[in-house]
Amino acid sequence: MSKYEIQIREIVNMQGSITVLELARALSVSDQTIRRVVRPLVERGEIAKVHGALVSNRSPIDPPFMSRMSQNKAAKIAIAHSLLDLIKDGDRIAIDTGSTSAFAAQALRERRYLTVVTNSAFVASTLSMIPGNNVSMAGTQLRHHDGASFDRSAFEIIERIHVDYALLSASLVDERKGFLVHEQCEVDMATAMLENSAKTIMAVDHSKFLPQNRKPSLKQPELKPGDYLLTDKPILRQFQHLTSSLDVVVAE
Amino acid sequence: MSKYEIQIREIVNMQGSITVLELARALSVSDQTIRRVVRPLVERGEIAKVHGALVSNRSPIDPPFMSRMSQNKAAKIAIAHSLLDLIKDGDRIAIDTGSTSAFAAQALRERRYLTVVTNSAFVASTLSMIPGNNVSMAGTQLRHHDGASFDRSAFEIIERIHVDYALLSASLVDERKGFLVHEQCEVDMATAMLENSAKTIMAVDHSKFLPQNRKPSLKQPELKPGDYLLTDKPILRQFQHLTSSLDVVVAE
DNA sequence: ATATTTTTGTTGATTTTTGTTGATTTCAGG
DNA sequence: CCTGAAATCAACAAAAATCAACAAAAATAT
Repeated sequence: MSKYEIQIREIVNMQGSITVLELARALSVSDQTIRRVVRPLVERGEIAKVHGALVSNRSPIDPPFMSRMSQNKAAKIAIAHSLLDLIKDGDRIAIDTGSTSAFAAQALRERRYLTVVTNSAFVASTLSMIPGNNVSMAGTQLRHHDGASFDRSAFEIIERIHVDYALLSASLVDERKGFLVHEQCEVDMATAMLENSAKTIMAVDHSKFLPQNRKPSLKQPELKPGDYLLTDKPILRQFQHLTSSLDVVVAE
Repeated sequence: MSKYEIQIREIVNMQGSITVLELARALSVSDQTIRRVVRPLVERGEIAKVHGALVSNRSPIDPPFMSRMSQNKAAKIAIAHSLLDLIKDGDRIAIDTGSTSAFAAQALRERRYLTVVTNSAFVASTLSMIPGNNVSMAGTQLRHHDGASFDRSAFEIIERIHVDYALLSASLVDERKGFLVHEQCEVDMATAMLENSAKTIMAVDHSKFLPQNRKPSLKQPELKPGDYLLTDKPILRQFQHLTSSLDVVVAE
């Protein structure tokens, strides 16, 4: 690994795109060196390269979670639609962060008089403009990663508003450990939402049941019997013990 | 994939539609190059093309809000662009609600390391996903009208964060009374932002200088000498006494 | 201090992209 | 249906970016 690697990643992700020559001038090395250093990065898929420029794959143009939305887009849309069978006009719902929730918010635009509380600025923004809705944004400082907040005020607001449903998601479903996410703050938020809702809806598309490169390790709070699990393919045998007490909805 | 691809998608989606020639001038390349680069994009269905222009086909993910922004779109985009001459990487800025601010937020996506504080969920969501930015959403409960918050916590946060610029807008410019808006809470918010910023930028397109059906009556706080006024047509004689002490920037 | 490995810059051949030109198509109005 | 202006397309030459290979420089080990 080269000493320029970190800098290059930084610059490319920050600028969105930059030519090899500009980068060479910025680091005062030759263009050839940049090409060499960049090659493994491209092979590992950490940044993308086109003739004439390097482009960030988490470019600011479609924000990181939007691009992740393109993964399994169809599945997530299907799940979002099946959510409409559960959520009726006038319901109160807490919604967490993540691409699945972003699609859910899109789908929920056809519901009216919802009471929504969320720590995702995107979800808040999407649903706040529907006439009749009552939307609360939980939290102040937003992380750039996904435009979500996990500061103290976020938890205070979640804990203040009791809702009918908590819509949660997970990064991976592990056969033995259950629903996992990457960060502790996400677990804390999920716990807060779960405790302040009558029912919980866990939404995970089928890709979450498959092995992944970047393995999450933190366990989401236990679901209650009768809570919902929304997914897009039938649950495989080895996962069924996780879902036996749940109301499983398979969207197609 | 070409290096112009991202920019083209960006511009087309922001403007809604644009001619090949305009785009060519914007990127300072030939029209033929634009056509070549655009062809695969059209084939993949990422943008649509008609004889004479490229049009955006984004609907599901775009906030409905944007459609309402269509009044004087061109003017607002021009103003948003001229804002980029004022705001530099690393600046701190407070942004109010409204369609002009929404366009400003879109334009500011090409700035980095901004500190942003806003009471608009749309602005917060837009700018929070730019890597390097530090975005604070002021307020909790969002009004459905525009996804903005005016509750007590909103003011507390605005007053806590001092910034270089406050970006404000108005609904009407009256020859005698100055910059007017419809609601008291908007005046209060503008005042809070103005008082906690070094300079104020008032952005109003030329339509705000014309008579309107629904007349606003509440006066925005006084601007300080040296504050900026951004607009898209030269100030008419009868309004010049309002702007004499201001730094007027006319975008074209 | 010397040898060996790694990294870097330079050169020239190769590939890709871009601008230009002129022919062809599309569109709006008579 | 015809016509002129604008937009599009095709093809070729020029320009730019890339790659491969080797020599110089720097870092590391012996």
